[in-house]
Amino acid sequence: MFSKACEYGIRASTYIALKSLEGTRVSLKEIAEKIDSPVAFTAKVLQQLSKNHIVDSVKGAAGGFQIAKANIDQVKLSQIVYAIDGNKVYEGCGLGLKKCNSNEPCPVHDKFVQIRADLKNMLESTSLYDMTVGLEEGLTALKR
Amino acid sequence: MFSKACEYGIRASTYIALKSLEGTRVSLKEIAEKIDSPVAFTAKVLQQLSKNHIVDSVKGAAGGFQIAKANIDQVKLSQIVYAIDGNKVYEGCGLGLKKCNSNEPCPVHDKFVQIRADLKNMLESTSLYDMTVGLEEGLTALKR
DNA sequence: TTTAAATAGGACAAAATTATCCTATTAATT
DNA sequence: AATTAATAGGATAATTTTGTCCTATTTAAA
Ligand code: FES
Ligand code: FES
Repeated sequence: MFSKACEYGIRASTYIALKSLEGTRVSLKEIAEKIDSPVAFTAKVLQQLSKNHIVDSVKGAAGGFQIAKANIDQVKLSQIVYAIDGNKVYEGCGLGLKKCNSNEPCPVHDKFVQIRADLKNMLESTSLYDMTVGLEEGLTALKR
Repeated sequence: MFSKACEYGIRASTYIALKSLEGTRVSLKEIAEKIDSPVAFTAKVLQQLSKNHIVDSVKGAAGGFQIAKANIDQVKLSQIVYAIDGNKVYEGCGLGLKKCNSNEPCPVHDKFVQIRADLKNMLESTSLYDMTVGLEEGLTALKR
């Protein structure tokens, strides 16, 4: 569904959001531990997210990653997916034709478009705040 | 969503079904042309599908691929996807946790499970016969 | 019986994705 | 000012996926 990079990106952003709500900045090392991802690879993903202004990075000692509290419920999963995987999730054809196109649809087009729309809708309506709900209480998890 | 191999597999099977309905067997070369896929790679995919008894292969001159007419509306897309991509589509976690598990769900679990169920349902309820409807009339296409 | 046309399958190559390592830069603390 | 802890980013490596090539095998037809 999503690339590994994107999966790490969502999990990392969610963890950063969780800690930002508590008012603390987190280091790459801590993030990678808490979401069980390869440190250096996660760094690349976070660079990407930082460039896209989805997370803020602070260099130097006592630096790390954070998200402004006011933004946590504004940032949607769709933005993260788009920043990392691009629009293929939204515009790609389920059978791999050059581009999904209802003028010359593939045989699964009608059904596929619906599922994709549901997915898109889910991503666009889920904020990082939504993602954090339940994490503290252990109702949901970012690694396992 | 699906691997390239799987996309080729679905398109190839659909074309084979179309021709089998007309009572003719088709060669790998023709299939690759009609679905616009790399010949040798498509051969591997068809070997896989043949081993899984999703298509029948006939060796030798005048050989090729076919599907028994009685099976065309029995073979579902879900079988093709499973034969090539395995069960990751059905059992994988949207955020890449080891395994999707409602006992210790990731933050998108509930929403993701629904979408995945819709996809699964679509794949299980779409037969190769369904796929062929509209192809002859040019209402749908396997390449573009 | 030979030839030709087809799939099967092993070996290999290319490309994309995932992952690691090292150095540069930045900034707080000592 | 020096040290230390952090991200940035370039180079490279490993792995997976995708794609190619060649030979073996099979079968119909000449
Ligand atoms: S053309 Fe294939 S999904 Fe739209
Ligand atoms: S645990 Fe992530 S989708 Fe089920």
